[in-house]
Amino acid sequence: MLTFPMNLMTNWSDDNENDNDNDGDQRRINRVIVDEVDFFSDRNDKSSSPDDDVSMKINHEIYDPHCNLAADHVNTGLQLLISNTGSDQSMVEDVSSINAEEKRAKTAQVEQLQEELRFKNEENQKLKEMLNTMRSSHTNLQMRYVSLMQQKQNQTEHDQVVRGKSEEKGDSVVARKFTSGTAEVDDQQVSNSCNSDEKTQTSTPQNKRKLETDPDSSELVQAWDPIKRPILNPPNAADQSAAEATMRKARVSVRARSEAHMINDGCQWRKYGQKMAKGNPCPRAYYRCTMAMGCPVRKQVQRCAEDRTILITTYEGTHSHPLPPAAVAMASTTAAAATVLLSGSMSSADGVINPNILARILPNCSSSMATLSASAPFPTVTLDLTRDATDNNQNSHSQFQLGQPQNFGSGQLPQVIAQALYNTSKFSGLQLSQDVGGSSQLNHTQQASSLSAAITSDPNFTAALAAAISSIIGASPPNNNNNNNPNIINSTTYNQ
DNA sequence: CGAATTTGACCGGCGC
DNA sequence: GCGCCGGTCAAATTCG
Repeated sequence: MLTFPMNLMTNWSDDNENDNDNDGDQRRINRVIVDEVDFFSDRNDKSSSPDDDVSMKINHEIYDPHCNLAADHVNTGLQLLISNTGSDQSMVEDVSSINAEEKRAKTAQVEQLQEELRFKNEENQKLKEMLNTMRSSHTNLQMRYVSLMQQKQNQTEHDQVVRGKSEEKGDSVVARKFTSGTAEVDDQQVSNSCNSDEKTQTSTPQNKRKLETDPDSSELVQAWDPIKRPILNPPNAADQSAAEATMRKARVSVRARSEAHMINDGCQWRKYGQKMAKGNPCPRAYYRCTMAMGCPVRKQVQRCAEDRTILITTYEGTHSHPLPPAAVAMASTTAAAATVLLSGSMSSADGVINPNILARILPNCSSSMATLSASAPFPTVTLDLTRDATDNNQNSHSQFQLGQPQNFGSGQLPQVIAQALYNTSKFSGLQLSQDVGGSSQLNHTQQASSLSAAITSDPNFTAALAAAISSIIGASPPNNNNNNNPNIINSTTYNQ
């Protein structure tokens, strides 16, 4: 049966050729040839004799009207023969006009699809912008929520401590002395590591005074009031203001090797001052955010005295405006740091960081990248991205670590840092009480590698990675020792 | 020419 | 109270 249509086609083709010749005799001959085709012959011998009865019989059976398939094929062939003799030209015109119509229809369809595609692209673009805006808003709201929850908790703890203190006054002196001592240790280390920023001071009175005079602080209070005041204890407005001032003054300090005069963090900055800081031959530059009028965020940039390849960038405040995707991570960082620091510094009446804070936030951290200090003039998180990832015991502060910190390009650095803190904040706020565990070391490595690659290729991608890294931290086994793998985000316990 | 940067002056906090 | 220091302001200067 396989040869049947092929043979038919062959003959149909022959018919066409003969139609063009308009040769009736030839047609007759071809008809004979059709009749002569022996579809069941193994030889496929077209030259078989017309006198071959067996062959004719078989062909008749095939052309039997009851055999629809064969009959249809034959009829088609005949139609073609007839059409070619008569209105050939009109048929061609009809076909061409149909083709033209089809072409027009298809062209119109393509244009319509293209238009639709353009529209979808525009819509997609708008949605992207909306998403960015929403993401930024979401982050800010998240930070506020975390802050509120922690302040509420801290207030409870604070009340308990105050109640306890009123019973034993002598201990408060010891506690103050202890706090001061801790501060001196912090300051010494910070100072020795190039910076004279953090002097031995207690932050609370200064911040309170600062709040009275600092327009930025009042601005911040205004910005946060609608959410905070009604929920939190209104009678304690002074404490609330102090907390907000602390939030305003909480800082994130980043130490990183960079040849650039400033790291690119996605924001726009305007330099408003430069000073020679004591103990450092390198001047300190002061910048303020110019992305929106009245944005309270400031940053200081200074080179390390001991190693001038190290750039120290200190961020302060929370942005009061929507941020571009590239800047969201860093902005979240300062807010997160403020939240963490507020939580730590307000955890006791003396402003000592709660020893368990970072242990709770980063249960599997074990190294030396970040220093958290509430004893400085302003509570500060110092992220040191210049140390070796396996250097675990350099100081006694609470720390967490980002693997392979060295050699980040100036453009990549802030995103990495920001992401770390951003996720830290997410974890601290939203997953604080969650049990951790279940994620494998392999997943850590793979996702960290993905993070590196993505950051390297597209700084804006960090925002999208936030959730992924957050899940990494959140799912890490508590006692996972990742020190041997520099790509792993580690965490440490707090040493007092 | 407007925007950004520089730089000296000024202010407030803190220690002595 | 004085001096030191960090931080900010604002006029002068530079840059694009």
